[in-house]
Amino acid sequence: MEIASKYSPEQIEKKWYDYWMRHNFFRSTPDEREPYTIVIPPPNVTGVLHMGHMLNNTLQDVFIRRARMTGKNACWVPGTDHASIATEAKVVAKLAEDGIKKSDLTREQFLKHAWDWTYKHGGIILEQLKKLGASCDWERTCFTMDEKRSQSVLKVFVDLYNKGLIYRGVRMVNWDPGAQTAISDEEVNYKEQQGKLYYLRYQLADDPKRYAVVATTRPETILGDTAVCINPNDPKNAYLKGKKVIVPIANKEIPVIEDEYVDIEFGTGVLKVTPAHDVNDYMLGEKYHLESIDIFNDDGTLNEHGLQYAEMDRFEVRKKIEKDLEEAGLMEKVEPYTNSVGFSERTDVPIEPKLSMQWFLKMGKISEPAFMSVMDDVVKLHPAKFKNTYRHWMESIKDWCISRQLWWGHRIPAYYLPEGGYVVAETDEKALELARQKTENNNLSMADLRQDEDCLDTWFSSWLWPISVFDGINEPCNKDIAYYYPTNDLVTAPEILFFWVARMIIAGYEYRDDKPFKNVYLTGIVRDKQGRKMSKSLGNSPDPIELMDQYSADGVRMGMLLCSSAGNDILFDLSQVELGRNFCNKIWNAFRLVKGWQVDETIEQPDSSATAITWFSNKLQSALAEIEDHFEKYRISDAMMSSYKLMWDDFCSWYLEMIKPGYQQPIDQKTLQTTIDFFDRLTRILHPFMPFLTEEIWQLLQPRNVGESIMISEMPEKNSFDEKILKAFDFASEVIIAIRAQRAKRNILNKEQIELFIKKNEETPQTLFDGIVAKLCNIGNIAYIDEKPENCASFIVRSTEFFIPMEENVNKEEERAKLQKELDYTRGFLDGVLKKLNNERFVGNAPEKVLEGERKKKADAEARITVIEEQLKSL
RNA sequence: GGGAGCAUAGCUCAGUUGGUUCAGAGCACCUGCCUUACAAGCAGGGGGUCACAGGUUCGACUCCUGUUGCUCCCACCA
Repeated sequence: MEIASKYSPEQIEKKWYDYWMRHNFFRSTPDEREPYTIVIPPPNVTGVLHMGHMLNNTLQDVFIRRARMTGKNACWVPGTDHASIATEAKVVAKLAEDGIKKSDLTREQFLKHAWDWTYKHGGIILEQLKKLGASCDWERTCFTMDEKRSQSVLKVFVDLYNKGLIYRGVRMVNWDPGAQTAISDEEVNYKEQQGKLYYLRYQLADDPKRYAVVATTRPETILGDTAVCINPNDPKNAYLKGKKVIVPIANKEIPVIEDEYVDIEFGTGVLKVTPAHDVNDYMLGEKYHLESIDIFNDDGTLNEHGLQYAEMDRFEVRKKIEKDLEEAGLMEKVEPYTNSVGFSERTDVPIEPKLSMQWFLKMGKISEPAFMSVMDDVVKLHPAKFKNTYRHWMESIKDWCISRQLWWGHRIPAYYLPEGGYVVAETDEKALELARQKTENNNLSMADLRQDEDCLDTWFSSWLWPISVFDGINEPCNKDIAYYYPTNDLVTAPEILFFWVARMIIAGYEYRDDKPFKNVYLTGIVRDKQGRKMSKSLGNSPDPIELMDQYSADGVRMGMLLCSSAGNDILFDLSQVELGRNFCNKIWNAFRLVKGWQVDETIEQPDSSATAITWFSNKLQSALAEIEDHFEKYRISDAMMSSYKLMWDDFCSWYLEMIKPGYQQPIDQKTLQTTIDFFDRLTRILHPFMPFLTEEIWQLLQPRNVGESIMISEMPEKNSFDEKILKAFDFASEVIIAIRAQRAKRNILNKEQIELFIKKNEETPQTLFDGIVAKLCNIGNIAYIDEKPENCASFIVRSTEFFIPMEENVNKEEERAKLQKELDYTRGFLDGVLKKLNNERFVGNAPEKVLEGERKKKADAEARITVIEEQLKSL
């Protein structure tokens, strides 16, 4: 069989993914096995794959594939999120390109466009996940706005409303004038802005010659002022106490109030109070029963309270009003000023604090079990440091504003009655029924009811995700939810710990009386080399699809995993992905080597091969134990690294070299079969990390039946191993490395055969792996001697002397200098050890194990010194 | 302003209960090899006062305190 020397993934990846799909290997249905469940953090339905998804989904696939290979019934549920704000923003932008304004469309027309968009772009991201190798049960794909999920959302809303947990209220919300919706605090990004601080004169009502000077960054809001406020302890403004002042331009009298909230040192110590447009002012307004005057339209232009500025944009007004105030002599001064301004995460438009009627969910009581379960490790966070963050948030949890002024989403199932009041119901019919009861008017028809225009926050559907994907809200007793819930691991980014993870836990306890998952693995944020978050807008993110085309899906998976310790941000570096690709190629070539060997059934197994097999099978077991330990502790990159070293260093660099027959020589049957068996196990160990390459090799390694696959094979089981053999080999490997170094130093080519003399002493290990040393170093004869031979290159491993006879004379001066240096170092080392051992407090306090170690160090060093001294003497 | 975290080789990062599995990996670098599986490779090598200053301890990369620098979260800046 001719096998290419470079691994080419293109066809191979596609071939095996199709094969897995065709044989339904990803499918999971309840059975008698233990379930292992992951629900995908649903990506935005119209989104495209970015590096964060790559990391996240690689990890999930590693977990799910490993679970599948360890006898669990593994179920990974995929799906997408309707992402109301993000998607609506995209649709609006697309319509704008076509010259259509959202405001010219009816709700129905707009939704038609939104659905068209969703059908067209929706699910692209899921197709991209397939390229990565994601082994999701695609038959279970859900969408947060599909029928069952929508029903679940409405059902939960009605239920919470009936429990008295949902209420309507006027609140100061973050208004996004771009998207014309309220957004949550979490969706506001504060940015430093170079602005101005304006000092305005508010004349006293009873004495126009005197005035209060107010410092503000937002002069356009003066038209909404309903008071100015001073600190009662501020002597310099005491003259304002009990006075009334006149708002410039508006020419309106407002009172001077006093509150300690005002910082005496800031500006002039006089604060203008605009309850409708500032959170703190709103609180002052509540406290002193001030009127709220909202001067803005929803799009950020001024309304009729804006007087002559009505219909102008807020920022235009700021400029204009600055000029007008100056002309009127009411501007004291203007200073440059840096302050932080909130921007909408979605539209990047400065947000406007605005009073508006919103729906809220009371979070206090409902969140208690979720709080406790994380504190008590019923739900474990990995890494655990996020427990603190979680506690901090849960302790100060605020009511959740769940309404959004959008059309794309689940419409709030509240219906307003003609003569005031409203009813809440899952369907129009039920609403009408309730409305008739409430109004005692049986003639009421649907046309008389007006459904709330708002949509629910996206997270109000995704917080039900681990339940709703198994339809556990609509059918709380169905087989799937009973079997798969609670799920096992959730893999997500720490930035949505509160938006999503905390709320899922809350919903889990409220609707299943149980946690939604046992472990939460929080990945880092993928950043570029400058430490910036990778994002489309910055254009600093490589295209994952291109990356996979270039480096193979397996290579990219490896690259992501190697730098992804839990919870730490990862600085993405192409060299990691290169490493992944190189590793694929390494395995591929190891496979080529093994596959290329001819068997001769008549030859006996060489002793060196038998020894190599004994060593490697022990090494394999110790690595398996290590890998399993890493997995248990969610140290995935460590598990990856251990597997990588087992394959590359132990198997390829050591084992294969040990058993490799000479050029064009055949191999014995026994060794070949065992090697293939090792290789088989190695591919299985590596399969969760790099599914495609391992499947390809596994299939070619031995004859397989149709319908067999590595992904449904069993993970090699860990067994006990002999530590002594591994230790003995460590010594042998040191000897081999030392001989290679001698060859390199003395320019003895590898093909030139040499001899080796060993002067054993009581410190020399019993097993020396002579056959292997001879083979790997091309040694014709190994002999044990008592006397130092003439004209030899010599070296010392631990405290055993080795000699290689040389044809040319050895430079004695050089040898002496080298040995002297070695001697000095070892003596220094011994001094350090002796100091410790002569320290009574050390001997008295240190545990026996440590003492033993120190004594061993002492003995070793002494033996070594003796040997070096002897050598020096003989020179 | 409140909270959390980080600082280890040129770069990206591991380092689990304080003690030879402890100073490590990969990349980069240097030297020598196109040795018939692999140059996406092989062999060898250099490189770190573990941010700084104290303290606890027989012993500190590891624990404590402080300093400096950076990051994130929350609140918020008229």
